[in-house]
Amino acid sequence: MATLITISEVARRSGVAASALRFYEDKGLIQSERAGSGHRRYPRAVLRLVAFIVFAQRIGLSLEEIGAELAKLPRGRVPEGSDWAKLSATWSRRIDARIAELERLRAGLTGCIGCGCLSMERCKLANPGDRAARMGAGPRYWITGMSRSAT
Amino acid sequence: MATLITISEVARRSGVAASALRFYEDKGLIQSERAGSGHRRYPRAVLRLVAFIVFAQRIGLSLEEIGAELAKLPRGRVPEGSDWAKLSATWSRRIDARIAELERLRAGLTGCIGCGCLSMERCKLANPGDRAARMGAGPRYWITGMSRSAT
DNA sequence: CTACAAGTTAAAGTGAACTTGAAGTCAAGG
DNA sequence: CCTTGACTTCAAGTTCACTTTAACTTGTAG
Repeated sequence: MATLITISEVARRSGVAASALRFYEDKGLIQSERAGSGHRRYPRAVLRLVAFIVFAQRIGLSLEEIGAELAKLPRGRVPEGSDWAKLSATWSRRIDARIAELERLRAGLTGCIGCGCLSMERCKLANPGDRAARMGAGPRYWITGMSRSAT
Repeated sequence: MATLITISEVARRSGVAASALRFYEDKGLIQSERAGSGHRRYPRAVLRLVAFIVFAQRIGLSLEEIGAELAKLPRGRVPEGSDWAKLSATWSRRIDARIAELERLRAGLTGCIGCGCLSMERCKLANPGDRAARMGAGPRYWITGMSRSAT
């Protein structure tokens, strides 16, 4: 098996569409070398990189944020375990915060809505102050006001 | 205080922009009567309705799904506690599922990524089979394949 | 009467994350 | 030589949840 793999191979093994991989490359999230034909050739390590991107998306990071994280990886060297570990250090808090919110919402589900008291004045569950801070046009950044997010 | 309130009043009290309220009305999520001038007049109960919409969005439902939920409310009658309770019955499971996933991701953060083993083959954490089921164009429906979602 | 605020509609724009389509290149097989 | 398949680029399209803009009408205050 070759050290360099094609885009369709990466797509097949990662489950991410080739068009998405090109898109990520445009965004600077991944890089490729080129074969003589101009076709992309990826080093094996790109699979881990793509896995990381998918993982980070599930947690709720936007591609822009992911790009910022990836920029912290060592240049020129294939990243190793400790490099990845550094990147993910702050994420735990983020996950915790989201879990806490969901638990708050679930409590409100049986309490606030269940009893029928749901109203703007009395129930702040769904309205944790972030609606005040709008950010111009576009979608509401999933209301967290911080970044995109996942179910 | 009047029984019918203006759109700006609803916007002020709910924290939802007037343009968003009109948008919700276009989508059939809320309704309004009209003053002689053609201006919208909302019954007070709309505030609870809007609170419900915001709440449901935080949980991760799309407006379309929310519309489907609201369609289950009794027609012609102002919904009461038990009506709301019925709507929110299935949501708890959804919240639980999302919390479970986040906990799985957090575990992977210290385990899979932390140790550097992260790869497509060995680590299925970020790739729970839903990437297989694409749904044509547009954004990836936040990968759950089910619906939009929140951080 | 004139101003002005507050509302109306319809259409177009926004941002994220991609996908799709058009048009072209390149290597291998028959 | 011709076709096929895999790839390329670039531009435009798609979805969602809105916002913004433009042009217009109405009600109230001075």
